[in-house]
Amino acid sequence: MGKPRTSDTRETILKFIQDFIDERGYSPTVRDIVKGCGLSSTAVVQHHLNVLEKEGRIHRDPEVFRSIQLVEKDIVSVPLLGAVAAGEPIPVPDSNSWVSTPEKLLKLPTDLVGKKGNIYAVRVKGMSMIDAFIADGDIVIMESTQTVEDGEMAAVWLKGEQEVTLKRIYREPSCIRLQPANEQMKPIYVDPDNVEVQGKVVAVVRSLNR
Amino acid sequence: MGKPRTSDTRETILKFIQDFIDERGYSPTVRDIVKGCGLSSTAVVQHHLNVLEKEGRIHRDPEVFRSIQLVEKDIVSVPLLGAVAAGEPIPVPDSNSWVSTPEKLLKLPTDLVGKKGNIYAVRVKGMSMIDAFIADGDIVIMESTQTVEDGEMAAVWLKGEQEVTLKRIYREPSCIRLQPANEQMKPIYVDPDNVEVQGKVVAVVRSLNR
DNA sequence: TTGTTCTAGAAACATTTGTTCGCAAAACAA
DNA sequence: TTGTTTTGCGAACAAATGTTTCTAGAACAA
Repeated sequence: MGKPRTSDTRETILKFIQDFIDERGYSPTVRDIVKGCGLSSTAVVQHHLNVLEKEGRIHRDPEVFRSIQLVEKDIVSVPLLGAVAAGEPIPVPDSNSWVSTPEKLLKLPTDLVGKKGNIYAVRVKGMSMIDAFIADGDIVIMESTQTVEDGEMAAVWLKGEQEVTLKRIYREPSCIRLQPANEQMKPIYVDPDNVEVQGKVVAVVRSLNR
Repeated sequence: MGKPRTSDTRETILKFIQDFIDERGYSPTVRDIVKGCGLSSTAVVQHHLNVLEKEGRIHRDPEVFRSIQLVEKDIVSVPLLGAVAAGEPIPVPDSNSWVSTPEKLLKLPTDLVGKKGNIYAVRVKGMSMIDAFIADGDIVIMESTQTVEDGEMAAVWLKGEQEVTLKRIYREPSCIRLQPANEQMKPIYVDPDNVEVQGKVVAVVRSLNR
């Protein structure tokens, strides 16, 4: 017996688990996997599950039936840290000036906010972000980072003006160009020393429910 | 033995199930519930689970361990039906002119889109919705309905102009007032016969990821 | 070649867990 | 009161299921 090393039974198993959970809402048993993947021994599945767990791709509670959990979840909990008005600096999660207890946890799909860890959300107060199509009450999902690539939408703190705006960032030879999301508005050119990136805008969410 | 009828063990059980799933990611067993709710017989839990299922508050697969599912989920799958350009009529799910196969299923929290069933999403193409703070590429979540209350944001089809806009609707004595989301813009007054409500805007989502 | 590692199968074992049955106490309706 | 319904306990059964052990073929490196 024994099958060639090149068989990717392990990937098949992982895929089966994903589909099973997606369809039935709970995890498969070892024997479900045996059947579903055309295998004939629970020990094989047991082995692959151990490897998958060691690789950090699934999680199981020992001796608990149907306890397989996918580590790569498609839903992420994002802490809503509060509201920001006008041009206030947008809070950063580990900033000492900020209360670390989230107002609420938003559950958002990863295809919307990505799979990064340092994600948080703030509610925008006022109309200061109009030129980025962000209205009063909108929720902005941010990724806390200082490194932003050209063209990405970022929250930048303008030291001179003492305020924050959301703009697309482009590095020019001698200065930084801040491009409003509304293309009909003209870009702003600022000195690199005058800007401080507070984070990257990952998504914007607006709920019309009351 | 026997406990008073006024005891709300059933609610306690349901709450325990919710918390258990929230914490561990999979459902409790009957005996988990026995311990967690301070009971001493599995038959009691069995009975309450049967009632809860009959009431449509949970779902179980018979003889499957840990298969309890909450019917009131906090995540809803919303079909993304496609893109709408400029002033095109926004598609309605059961419209025969529309392909019923969703481009994708968006999983969104109920606190964002509500718990209604007739919810769908469209991707906005172009800048025709600028005055509602909706940019190119944004996803608009709609509730299919013809009845809109005053002040709600709706997608209205203007027969005369042959186009769709998103506006807040107010019924005036002799006409309908369409108020742009951007308060700096003036309202439009139209004849009631000229408008056809296509749906209600429930939420707007913008992802900056590529 | 030889030894190691990975993969796979078969069987057996010990728990976990859904289900059921009988009995009892409390609440409720008539 | 009397009868019915709801709630609860205890025990026992049968099935589902995680775990372990032994065996063995195939790939790979030395």
